[in-house]
Amino acid sequence: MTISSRFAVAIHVLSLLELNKEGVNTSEYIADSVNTNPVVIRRILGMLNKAGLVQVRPGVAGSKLNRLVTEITLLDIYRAVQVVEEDALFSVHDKPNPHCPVGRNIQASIEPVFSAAQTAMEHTLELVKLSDIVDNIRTTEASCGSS
Amino acid sequence: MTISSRFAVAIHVLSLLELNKEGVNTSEYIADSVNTNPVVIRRILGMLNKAGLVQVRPGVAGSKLNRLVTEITLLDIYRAVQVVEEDALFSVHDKPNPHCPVGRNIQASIEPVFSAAQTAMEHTLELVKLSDIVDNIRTTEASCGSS
DNA sequence: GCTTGTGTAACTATTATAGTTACATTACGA
DNA sequence: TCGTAATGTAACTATAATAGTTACACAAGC
Repeated sequence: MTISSRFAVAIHVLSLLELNKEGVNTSEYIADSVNTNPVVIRRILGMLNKAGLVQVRPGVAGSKLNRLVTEITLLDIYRAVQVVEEDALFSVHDKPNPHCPVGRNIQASIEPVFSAAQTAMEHTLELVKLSDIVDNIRTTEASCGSS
Repeated sequence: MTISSRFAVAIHVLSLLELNKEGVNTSEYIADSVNTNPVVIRRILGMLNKAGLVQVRPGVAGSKLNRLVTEITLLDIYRAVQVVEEDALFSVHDKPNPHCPVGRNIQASIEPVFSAAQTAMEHTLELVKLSDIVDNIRTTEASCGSS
């Protein structure tokens, strides 16, 4: 089981918006970079828009970042595209047998651990800013170009 | 998107094996506690068996833990039931456009972050032992019983 | 050898994702 | 103001994973 690629695509899209901020980034143009269908991009841009990370408007070509790249963390993006619900990375079987000591206590015993594991993962994402990704792409490109 | 409940069920099963170590834990008995089908339990027991966490044998009724409860971490269980492949909690869209600076660098830029986030989550699981879960169930039961 | 339980294949239903077509709606420029 | 171009979104498809279920082969032990 893997997490939706919406997250990776969203990071891709936002990086592109920053690196091509002079250009007009239509969903078709972005889709070409991601190598997918423009509608997929529009769906993700819609989610990023609702989260306040980008500016997009019906009828107006192109999207733009709505915050500084240094002010967007990967956790912001992760939450925006609803990759995982609150406390729902792990799923627990419901309706264990209440007549069994294990059955009636397992959920409460497991839940704090699952929650802590998910939080640890999300905290790692919170430490990375979109600017880190963008800078990495910029420097890789620069060193490739000079070789 | 949530992680397979196989993980939670596996923890349930192993806890039950410990708490009912005097009894004969057939797949049917366990299934009754989990409230599912015995075949689901056998599938999971098969995975735990391959990982060396339990003893089960064809034809012989019941399974037993193959290690001390203090010697089994939740990470061991998580790996045993193949909840998530190595470095594959997050998925990255393949085939981004190599003619685009973002497209040809995004995967390499994202991968270390995703890997770190997954590792942070798994590390949290590694810190919790099966005995912690079992003890929690035991004490909850005891305090419930006395009230 | 009969009974019981495990191992596993095969099938179903359910759910999520990703891709695609189609079309309504909006903005803007000629 | 009309036409073009882009976004928003519904609807449909294909694919994949999960969980549940039936069925049956195989192993062990009385």
